[in-house]
Amino acid sequence: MATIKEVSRLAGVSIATVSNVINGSAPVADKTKKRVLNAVEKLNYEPNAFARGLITKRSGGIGVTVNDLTSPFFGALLKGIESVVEAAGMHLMVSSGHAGSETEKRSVDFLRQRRADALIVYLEGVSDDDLLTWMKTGPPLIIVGRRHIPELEKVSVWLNNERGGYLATEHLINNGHTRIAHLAGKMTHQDGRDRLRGYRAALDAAGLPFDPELVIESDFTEIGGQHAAEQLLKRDLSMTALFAANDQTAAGALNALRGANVRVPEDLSVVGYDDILLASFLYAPLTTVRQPMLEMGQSAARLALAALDTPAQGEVKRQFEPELIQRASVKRL
Amino acid sequence: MATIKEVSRLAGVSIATVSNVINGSAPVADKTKKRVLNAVEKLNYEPNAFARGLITKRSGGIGVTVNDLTSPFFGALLKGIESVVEAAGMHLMVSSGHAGSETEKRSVDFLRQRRADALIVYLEGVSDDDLLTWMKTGPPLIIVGRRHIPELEKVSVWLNNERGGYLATEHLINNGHTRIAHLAGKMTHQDGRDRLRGYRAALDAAGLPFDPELVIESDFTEIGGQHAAEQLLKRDLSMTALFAANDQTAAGALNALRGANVRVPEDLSVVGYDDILLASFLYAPLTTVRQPMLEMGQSAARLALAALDTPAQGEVKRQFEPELIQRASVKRL
DNA sequence: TACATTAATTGAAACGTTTCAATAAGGAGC
DNA sequence: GCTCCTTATTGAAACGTTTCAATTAATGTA
Repeated sequence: MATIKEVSRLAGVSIATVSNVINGSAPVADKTKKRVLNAVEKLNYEPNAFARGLITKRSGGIGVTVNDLTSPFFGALLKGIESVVEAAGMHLMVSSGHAGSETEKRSVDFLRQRRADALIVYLEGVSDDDLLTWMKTGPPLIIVGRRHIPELEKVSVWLNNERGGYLATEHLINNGHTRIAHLAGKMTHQDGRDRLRGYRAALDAAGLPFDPELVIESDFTEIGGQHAAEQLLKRDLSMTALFAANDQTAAGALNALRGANVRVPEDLSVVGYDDILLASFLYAPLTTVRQPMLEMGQSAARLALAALDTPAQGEVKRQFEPELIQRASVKRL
Repeated sequence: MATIKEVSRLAGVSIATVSNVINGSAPVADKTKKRVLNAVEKLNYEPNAFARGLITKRSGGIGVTVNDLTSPFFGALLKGIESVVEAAGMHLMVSSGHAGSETEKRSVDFLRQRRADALIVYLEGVSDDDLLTWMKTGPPLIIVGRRHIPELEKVSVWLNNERGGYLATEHLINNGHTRIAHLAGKMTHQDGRDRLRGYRAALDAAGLPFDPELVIESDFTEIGGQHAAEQLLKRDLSMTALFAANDQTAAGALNALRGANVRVPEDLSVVGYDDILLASFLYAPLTTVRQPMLEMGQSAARLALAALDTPAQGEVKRQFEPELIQRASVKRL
């Protein structure tokens, strides 16, 4: 592969001049510029990213950690990030498949070693203190999906999950339901806790009592949702509606309900959360709460680029609001 | 951040010795080694990836292109790749969201510029000739999802899609169906063509006639599947079964069938393809053909590492076989 | 003890850029 | 034609490693 030296020789100029035309770092006379560009073209020259990075201390890579590449949730997030990162001429360095504080830490270390210019992280196990110390040294850190403490607010992108839980529950209440069950997410997850909080807030606001019997902790998976729903049915609670912490949980619940001959929405109304691709193709088409993951990813990426003084067009938002998507799984009483 | 020079000073040895203990590139006396390691620890030293790359010409990154990060299909592939790449101490450089020969080419160029040590690509628009010229210069290329010409076979990982189409159709035939429709994938996609071929082969093998009226080209999406199924129903073909080119198409078809009051599987049996996560939670739980995407990703990654002489444990397979997953969407006639 | 052999250590070059102070080339004004 | 500015160009240092030939130290043999 051609080097800058060969280009400079072919163009009959110094190395410095070639560098200047390539980076626009100093004015170069038009005809010199043209000669250089020709040489670049002819030799198919590409600057060596290593040599460049050695000086500039930039890798051109944005590091991203996600929990699970196979989930459509993270897929959309990544897609959003990737679109703006690539438009800025940079690329993604991905580290995934981690849960638990130790592996999460390792994966962040890994990305830092690899000299990612900035980090966009979705982390569940890591403490706020760890985040704060990371902030102090090393590349800029953008945190998505959580916002525990004010110090980190400027570098966080998160969804108002409490509001989402509120919206879902409120929608059921508005449709005349008063006995509303909740298949909660993992309580170790901030998301799950927030959605539960929203559920309770909506009940409160409507003057409805909170019945702990109506809430079962689940784990955000289809199987988990199925089990939880089966358990709930055994309790025989005369509920008329069900709010599931995410669509996968709802899908599992629908399965359980079908098995028990409970019709949706005739016998029981169901609301999910996430609006994953298949939500509208479930039986019944699922009323759910949409999270703008793609937009959140874009915003996170813009925040990261801004921290690098790299121009990125587009709006930057930090707090995102969920939206209720009405389909056919809720019946008016 | 500490440099190798500072470490060498603190340990009282030469730079070369520090390098040797870190890379094990030359024998170092035990007590010297210990002194160096202590210094490394104390200074929190991490070798500079740029300086290192400048010499070794290795970035430690494996480039991956995929079409769509949000699809569970690619998610599983990526996950498989990532698991073995990270175990080898390397990382992923991802470029996504591309379709069409030009953007696909750009994304490969991009990854090459970024000095990925090897490339794992899923490409649809790019010609075999382009692949061959890429093979000639630049980093090793591993191709997943296609195998058009023998020259590329050693560096390809693909699924026997014709066999998958055969399995699906054969299963329906074995259950007594003779009028079997096919919602085909995009005919511009090799996958779609192969599955159609398998469908025809199974009909042939059973001595059943091929009726072009029973085949509609669709586009692998839910909406597309819905439209296609609606169209098919209008034709009134007295079919008793339907093979969809992927699960998303099947999901859309299920929707259309429900709308038309066609019960599954009582009135019509349906088989999908992919075994995506939600397949078992559709109504009815979908009988489908599973593709071992995770394993394929792992195999592709091992192939890539092998091309770099990096030891990677685990089996390497190039051709993968699909597997029929029976659920509840097929009825025996 | 002297010498040969092996093991450990090191100095310096090389990798391909960017950067910046220094030099050279053009123009303007007199 | 000379001086002074401004604009272009360039030489050389620096970035932090790895590598390899050369040197030094340690060990074994006669």
